[in-house]
Amino acid sequence: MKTKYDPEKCREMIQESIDIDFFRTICDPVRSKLLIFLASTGELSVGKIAENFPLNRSVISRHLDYMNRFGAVQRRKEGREVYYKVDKNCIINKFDSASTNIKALLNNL
Amino acid sequence: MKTKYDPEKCREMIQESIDIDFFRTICDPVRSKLLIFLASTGELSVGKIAENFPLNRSVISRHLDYMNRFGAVQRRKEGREVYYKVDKNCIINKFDSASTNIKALLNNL
DNA sequence: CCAACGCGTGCATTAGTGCGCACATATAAT
DNA sequence: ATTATATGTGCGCACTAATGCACGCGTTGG
Repeated sequence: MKTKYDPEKCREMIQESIDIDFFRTICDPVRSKLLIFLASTGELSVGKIAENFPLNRSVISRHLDYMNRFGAVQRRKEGREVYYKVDKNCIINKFDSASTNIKALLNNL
Repeated sequence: MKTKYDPEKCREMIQESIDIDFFRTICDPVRSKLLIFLASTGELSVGKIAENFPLNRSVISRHLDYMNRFGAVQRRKEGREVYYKVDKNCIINKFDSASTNIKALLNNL
């Protein structure tokens, strides 16, 4: 069947449909829990968040920074504390657009 | 803020909302390309699929098996060959339900 | 001005994952 | 029956990612 296949082209097609980096971030076991927790508590400082997880504070800090880079949470610095909160709209939008785009992609091939 | 936090409860809440294992499977760089490729070609044998990727056939076989376990592709054995095809409905449904569930989850906390 | 606190980062260790090779199994062809 | 083809699997290697500790930086409080 000698298909002309271009790996890069496929990669682009996917990237246009779904934000893979975002979903990879969200679907991590620790980060997903972190996200649900934060969503239920509202804005909270790094230290307070870390108190609720059996992980070193630095690890939590890294995960939060990671999620912030991909838009899942928002960061706000106040004095010597750093507050994070879930960006609900961002998350909902990512899922929404991914859902519609993947549908279009799969049906137009 | 002494939040009563149960990691297991969070995990359940997420699992009910989105099929994390499915999304983790899909969002892998190789597997996502594999998926788009398969979607564009239609049903194909493992060997034919592997011809189009710069990876060992056994690696492709593993990725396909992995995606099959989580419902992204369907497997059909015919003689000594094994054919795979994308399960479009499954994928679309996963994204759809994830989208609606995450919306409900984030707004009801 | 100095001590205490909150946070992020470099570093080493550990755990997890992807990869290819070699081999095993199953089916087909001769 | 023997050989060839198609696929799956065990295993070791390499690479990536996660984790915790120690430390540095900035801010607050005394």
